[in-house]
Amino acid sequence: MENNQEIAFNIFLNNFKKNVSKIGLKNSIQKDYILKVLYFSKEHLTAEEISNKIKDNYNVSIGIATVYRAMKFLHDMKLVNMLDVGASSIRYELSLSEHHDHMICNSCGAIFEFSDELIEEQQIEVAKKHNFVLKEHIMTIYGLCEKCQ
Amino acid sequence: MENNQEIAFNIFLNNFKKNVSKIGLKNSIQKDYILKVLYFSKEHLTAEEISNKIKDNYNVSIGIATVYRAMKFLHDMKLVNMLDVGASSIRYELSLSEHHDHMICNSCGAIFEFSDELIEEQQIEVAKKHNFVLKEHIMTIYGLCEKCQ
DNA sequence: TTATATTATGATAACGATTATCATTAATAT
DNA sequence: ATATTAATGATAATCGTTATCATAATATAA
Repeated sequence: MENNQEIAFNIFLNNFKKNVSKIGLKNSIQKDYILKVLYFSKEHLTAEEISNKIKDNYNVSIGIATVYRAMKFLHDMKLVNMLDVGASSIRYELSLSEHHDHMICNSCGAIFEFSDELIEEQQIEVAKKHNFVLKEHIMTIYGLCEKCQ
Repeated sequence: MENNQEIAFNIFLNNFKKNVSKIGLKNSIQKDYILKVLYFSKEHLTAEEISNKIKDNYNVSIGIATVYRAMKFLHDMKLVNMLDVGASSIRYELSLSEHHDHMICNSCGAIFEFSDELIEEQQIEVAKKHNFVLKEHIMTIYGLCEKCQ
């Protein structure tokens, strides 16, 4: 009894595995679980949180080193964004949706996503003006969210 | 035989020391050297680099913990910006000038500053739209500088 | 100036996130 | 099935940063 999200995930996962094979690497159930947790999580997770969620939800233990390795691999494949939230550890998110930036609440740590066309365009202008070849950018707004004000 | 920059620095330093006293804390020659190095450096320095520069330029040894403590203190006083350049360690800069953002070259690591009125304004709009009280923001563009293309 | 109180410093241990190592296991190709 | 090679897991190592604590320096009051 699969719902739409699960069907969509399976298509995504199969496609990913095909790509892994295509470049001559091996698939693993560990990466499957990691992707599954990332796919169905609305939050931005740390490596530790990913590992814990897999344990809690599927009762499968995955070494923390494997999580870090997978995240690096997925980042290289442009499938995850690494988000430095200023706190100690880095948070990861699947980058399936189009580019967006973040607002982080200094009080409760909540992370909000936004995207603004004007800012995107203006960044391209700035890079152009300085003869800089733009690869990517990070824009993070810090402040107080509605609840914490 | 002081030049203009040195005079300006001394005014700045005296003002800083007055403020330190005003809040009931004690000044130290260590902080003086740290501010001096930051003031006269055009680059964004790591804690280690600050310590090394003080040793090289003034033949004074300052414990690395003292540098970290001073940087935290100066950051709290809004006198330095902490710049996370994605590499291992954090870089610091005096925030005497008005706000600016950064472009970092993925190849040589060079850091360029820019400021763009439109982006600044648009950020305020974004925060407003999401009922977010804006405290500060970080915007970093990654790519290739002119030399490295 | 001297004594007193309190903060700042320096050496170094501790910490925490991440990475490296390496023996073992699992996945693919033949 | 077997051989080959990559992936995993346990854990040691790394590295930037912070905590600890005894000592030194600074500010204050007598």
